[in-house]
Amino acid sequence: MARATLAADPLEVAPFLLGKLLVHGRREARIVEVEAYRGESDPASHAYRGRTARNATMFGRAGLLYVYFTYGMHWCANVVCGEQGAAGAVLLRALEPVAGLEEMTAARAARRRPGSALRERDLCRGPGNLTVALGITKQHDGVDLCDPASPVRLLDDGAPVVEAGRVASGPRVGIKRAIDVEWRFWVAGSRYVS
DNA sequence: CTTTGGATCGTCT
DNA sequence: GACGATCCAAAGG
Repeated sequence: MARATLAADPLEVAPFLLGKLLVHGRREARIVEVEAYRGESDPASHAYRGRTARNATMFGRAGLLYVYFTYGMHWCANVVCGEQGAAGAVLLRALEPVAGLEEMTAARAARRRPGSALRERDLCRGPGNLTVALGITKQHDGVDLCDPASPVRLLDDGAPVVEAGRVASGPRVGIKRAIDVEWRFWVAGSRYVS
């Protein structure tokens, strides 16, 4: 995907990312839910108090993958956006599985109680779940999603979402600061949103 | 369907 | 030393 389209305000990039494809090997999934984090001007952002070892990738160029660890057991994936040094990012919250469903199911099942039911709609539902399904971990922090040689990539197959008027929005979840703004975006009507 | 408690550890105060 | 950009399963309605 073109890097130039990501070098903008996270509030613009977030809805634009809906419908795009995240690819890792044979595993492919379509983005259906995201949240915008505006960096140093956003009290809920990891970058609000400036640059640290953990959030360093957020300060890099647009198109990088920012992966962080939280709650002692979950990895979350973000698309870095904005101008160089702006520390904007878009958190991926839910994806619609497209290809490699067997690999995704195996990866998810390995972390669950044996025999518990796992439906297709839940494979990539939730920020901590989609990274497991796609096999994204700390080692992918800083990977360039726009580089054809990268293991993890962002592709645009032209599926219309914004163009079709299918964008819904609401407050971000799981945060305690800046809960008044509606910076969470999802594909209206999609059963894969969280 | 909703609510609730437990798991688990890197990061920053 | 406290707290997360969370998830799961069990229990109750």
